[in-house]
Amino acid sequence: MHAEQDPPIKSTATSLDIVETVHGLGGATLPEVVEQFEKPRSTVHDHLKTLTDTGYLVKDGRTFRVSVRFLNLGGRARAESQFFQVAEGEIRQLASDTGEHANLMIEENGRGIFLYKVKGSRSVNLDTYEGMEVDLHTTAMGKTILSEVSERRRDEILDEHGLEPVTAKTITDRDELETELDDIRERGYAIDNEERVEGVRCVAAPITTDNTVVGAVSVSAPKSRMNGERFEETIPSEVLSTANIIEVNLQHV
Amino acid sequence: MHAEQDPPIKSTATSLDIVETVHGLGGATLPEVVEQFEKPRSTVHDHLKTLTDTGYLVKDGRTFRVSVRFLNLGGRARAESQFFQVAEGEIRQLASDTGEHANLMIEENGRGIFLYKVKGSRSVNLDTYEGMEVDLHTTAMGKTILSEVSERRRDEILDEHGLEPVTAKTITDRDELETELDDIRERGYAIDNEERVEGVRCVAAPITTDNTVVGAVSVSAPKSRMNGERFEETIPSEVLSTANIIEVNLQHV
DNA sequence: CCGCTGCATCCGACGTTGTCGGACGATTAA
DNA sequence: TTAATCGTCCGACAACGTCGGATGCAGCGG
Repeated sequence: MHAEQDPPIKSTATSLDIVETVHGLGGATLPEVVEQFEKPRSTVHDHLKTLTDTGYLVKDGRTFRVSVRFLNLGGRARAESQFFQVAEGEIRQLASDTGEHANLMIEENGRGIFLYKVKGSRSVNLDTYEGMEVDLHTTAMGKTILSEVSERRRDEILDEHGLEPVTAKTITDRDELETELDDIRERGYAIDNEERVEGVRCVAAPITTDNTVVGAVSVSAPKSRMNGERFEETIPSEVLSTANIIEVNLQHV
Repeated sequence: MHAEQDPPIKSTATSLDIVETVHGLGGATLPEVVEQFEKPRSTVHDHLKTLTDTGYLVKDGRTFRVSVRFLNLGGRARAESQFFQVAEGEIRQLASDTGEHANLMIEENGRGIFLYKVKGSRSVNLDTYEGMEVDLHTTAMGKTILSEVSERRRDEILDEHGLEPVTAKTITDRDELETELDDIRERGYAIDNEERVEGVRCVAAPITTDNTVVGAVSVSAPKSRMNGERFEETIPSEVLSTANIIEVNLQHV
């Protein structure tokens, strides 16, 4: 089964691991990184020095931080993706029409990536940032993606990543998720009722071409503004409309 | 002089070099990468395989591309930077007020990084992307940064990166640049008259705290909309106002 | 003022592992 | 089909990443 042979160049892999560790800790000192690794100080030190020498980490006093240098790589990767180019304007329009956060997600390696996020005029600060990765079952966008992939693929993803809760309302039961996904397929859109962040609700719709899901759109807002008809009618129809426009535009690329 | 000792872990450095090569070529096949390196196929292959195994490159048929995975690292680095947090809203406001592209730049290692870019309602597509690096002398924002750093630092930067032209109007003469910088200091803002992209003009202002420049703001637009009073009065005053607001907000962090 | 502690950096020896030429199979083009 | 190009794998050698320990530095408490 799981071949899982490690990559040919291990030092590169550990360097990248260290970057992710620093990233995960939101900045870390050498001993803090050492603690997460089973490697000796001197080894970790060599990696950190290499990464700062090459400009991918920056040393802020005693703590290392991930450099915005990575934004150059990731930003261009995004800018070159046709999906982003097509969707960008529509997401901005959606944010402008609703006055709330509008988001774009893609799936990669079984997890969701916030590819684009636009704040609306009334929107509050959320903890999301462009490039952020989340488990698919924790967001409305992720659930629409799960609802559109094959059962086989869905099992793969759920087996690998599980159903870790992030709030009290996160779906953690597989059967419950399946009925939820049935509902989503029927309705055509998904909702997230404080399943990832307390007090925040989302409405999301999948974006598909040739019966394959390529991403999802959503609107996020504090639940005080996401209720009643707006939550059940207005926002869903705007989200669905945006998803549909993007789908149509994707045909003509 | 230039100690220039290479980083302790060379394989990591070459892996990152390969990522940048793929990035620079906007996607490349194995032989294309080999051509840029003096390393044998098999070595490059090992690096590419490691990078795809770890998910930082994606293989699209035969060509390797930089993964949006990097956006996760760079996006969070940006999101955590106080400068970005303070400036973000103001840049968006500036784009909304002018209807044109509004940009935010910081300097790192002597080059300019587009930290944030917001399209305005009327704005055209530009070749810039968030995270993009440019030589400082090629942009209005970069010139304001050059105008605010010490002469010593300016010499360092210019010695290292030179004055490479990117359009016919790029400033390539050091004396000419110095007089331009004098003008900028006097006026308080800089203009870019098709010095980086044909047909595009920019107006930029520096952002300083404690007499140290920390970045710059600008508005970019096609020259057909950037002329007369708008180019000489309206836009500059809006850009200066935005820079000033950001400066004030930076005091209270 | 002086030892003490924790840290970053450096060093040198060992042995892992990255390197590289070459070979094999797959793929493409003619 | 042939020929050329490409992707992948393999194995031997030597380079270099690893790791324990030593050095030097900064901050703290006695």
